[in-house]
Amino acid sequence: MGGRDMGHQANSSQKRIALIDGNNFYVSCERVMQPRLVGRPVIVLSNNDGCAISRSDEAKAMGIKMGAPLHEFRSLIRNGNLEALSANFALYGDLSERMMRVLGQFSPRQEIYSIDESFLDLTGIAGTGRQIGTDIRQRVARWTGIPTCVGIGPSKTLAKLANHLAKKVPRLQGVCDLTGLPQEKLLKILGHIPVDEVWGVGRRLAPRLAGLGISTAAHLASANPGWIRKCFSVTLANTVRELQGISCLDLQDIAEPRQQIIHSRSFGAAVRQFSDLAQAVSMFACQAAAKLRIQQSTAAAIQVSIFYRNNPWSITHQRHAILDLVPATDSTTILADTASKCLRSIFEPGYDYIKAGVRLLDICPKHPDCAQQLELDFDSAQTESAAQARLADTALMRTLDQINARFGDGTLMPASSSHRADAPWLMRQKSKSSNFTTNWKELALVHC
DNA sequence: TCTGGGGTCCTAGGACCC
DNA sequence: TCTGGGGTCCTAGGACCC
Repeated sequence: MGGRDMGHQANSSQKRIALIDGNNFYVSCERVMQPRLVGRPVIVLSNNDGCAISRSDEAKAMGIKMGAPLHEFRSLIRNGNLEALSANFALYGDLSERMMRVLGQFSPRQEIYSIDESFLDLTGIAGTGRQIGTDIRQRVARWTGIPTCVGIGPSKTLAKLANHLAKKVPRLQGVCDLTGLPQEKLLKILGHIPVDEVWGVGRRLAPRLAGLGISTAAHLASANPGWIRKCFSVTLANTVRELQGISCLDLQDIAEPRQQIIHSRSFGAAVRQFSDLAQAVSMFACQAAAKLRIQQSTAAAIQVSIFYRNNPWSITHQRHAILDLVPATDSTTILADTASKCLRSIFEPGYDYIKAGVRLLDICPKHPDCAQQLELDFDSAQTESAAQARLADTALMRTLDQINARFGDGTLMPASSSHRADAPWLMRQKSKSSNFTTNWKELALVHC
């Protein structure tokens, strides 16, 4: 009986969760630094300038779809009717951090969900949802220049839906609060939302649900969670409860370290030479290692994948290899070396390689007392020198990270990943904006 | 011709154990 | 020839998210 708990929840002990996200986030970041883009149709392209991954409202109005490939709108760009920018993730990451810091001022409990989204627990915080939401939007806009929408609900899933409405319904002025509504009123609102707009219902589930007569968020909210559990999964059963106002998904306000770290890229052009592939893989290993050190972890295994085609028209195939790292490590040099060993074991000449990736696995925190597997080694002198080598390596990596943080990624790297500026595997980025906020050389100058 | 990259969680099935 | 039941761990694959 889905309705059993619903009346019970609709009281003042209800949670109040907000979801705030940046509107067209990447485009908005570009506009903060380049005001001439405001009011114009603008898109931001994926790596390699492949397809659209962020669109301004004006670009959406022109019918440009999310993920649409560049060649579909080349002529629009040529004629000056559309501005297309290469992705500048250093800029987006930096503006994201600023936005998240501002949001954190509104609640002691914050979950940073993605680069442009944050949940806040507003339970027990003074003010109506509308008042707080309006304050949030104004402060973020004033302090970072990023436009946002705010959705509020008794569960994360309803906060997500509220955020969706805040964007879609102009009358709401960017803030939608679904807490404290009578059941009939809430169901009436959910009745206008297609089921695939619900968080957790994707392309595959939506048609299956529709086949069972569940085509709106209201239908799903009225379903029996036990039955959904049987026919689908616990995840979707939780979604049903969340839609009923029963909070099942906790706010994860303490960031868990990543369980795996991936760095992979499609190449700007196909490569055939082992040396090119080796440079790319070494470089990707360095970048993955840097991410690993940021979260102060070590990896106990590394996987290298390479993607190739038999001929330009064939489908993509892949090969991969995994090697264990004993002891677990966060060292760029060891990770890059091991990645090269993986690559050597799977490389075969004669193919067009179009992409490669490095994945760090079996990640655990880098504590001196962390139960890491040590090498079996009965020669204590050797063990000691290995320990000293590790200490020296840690110091070296700290220096490397500091230099790269100050002078830009890639300033310092192992010789194995050094390459020419026109290496074929480097990604294509024809129209990237400057690193206005993260590189001294490209700092934005504001004329007052 | 041209279509990204980086994550998480769940489930089913096989290996293995007692 | 007979041939249980229950548990854990691991992995691959599916589905979802931004």
